Amino acid sequence: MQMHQVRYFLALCDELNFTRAARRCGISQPSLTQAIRALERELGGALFQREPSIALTRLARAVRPYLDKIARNADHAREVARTVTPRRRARGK
Amino acid sequence: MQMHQVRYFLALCDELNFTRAARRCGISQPSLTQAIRALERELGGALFQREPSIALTRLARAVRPYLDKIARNADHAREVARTVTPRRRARGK
DNA sequence: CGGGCTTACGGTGTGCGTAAATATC
DNA sequence: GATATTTACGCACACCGTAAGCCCG
Repeated sequence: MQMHQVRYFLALCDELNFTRAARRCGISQPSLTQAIRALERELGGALFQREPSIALTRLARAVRPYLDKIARNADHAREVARTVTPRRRARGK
Repeated sequence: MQMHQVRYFLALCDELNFTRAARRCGISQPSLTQAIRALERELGGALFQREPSIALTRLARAVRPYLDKIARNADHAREVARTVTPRRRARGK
């Protein structure tokens, strides 16, 4: 599982639209397709039902909270790093 | 921030030894060094004090819990996926 | 017949390993 | 002097973009 795959997955969950999700992620639709495909392959099942219209599968709904926490914790880590980093005299808060 | 960087960081936190951590991660010491360097670069500060002996910096201690949660949530997602995956008739538990 | 997702193909960046250099005990 | 970490170099893989194909509305 890759970090960017998590981001792309969450964006797609939110948009339910490959074009928009790709734009939001700053990549092309084909790249997003490939990333999602790779993630689906790794998790052993489809994450989105494209047939009638884009919808989350049971698998997607099951793993979404975990991937969401991954993204949030990554953000938190970055923020905390900015606070703690000894760039100049890191003045507490 | 990359997923494998998180894994390597946690392994190094746990081992406090590049050689052992690298073996645990299934990579060579130089690769681990580069990965950690990249992560330090991204977070804007050193994560380990190599000088006298390997030790976690304040920054490392600050971000460790978040990266730990990232790894755990990734594992959980994989496990949940194994349970939900429609391989055969996924019978609840 | 138009919009959107997928497949095919090629370029580029980086993660990894081996080998050599440096530092520490 | 030996062990451990870092730097140098080269390779392979995968992410990404453009172009073409396919399907649905």
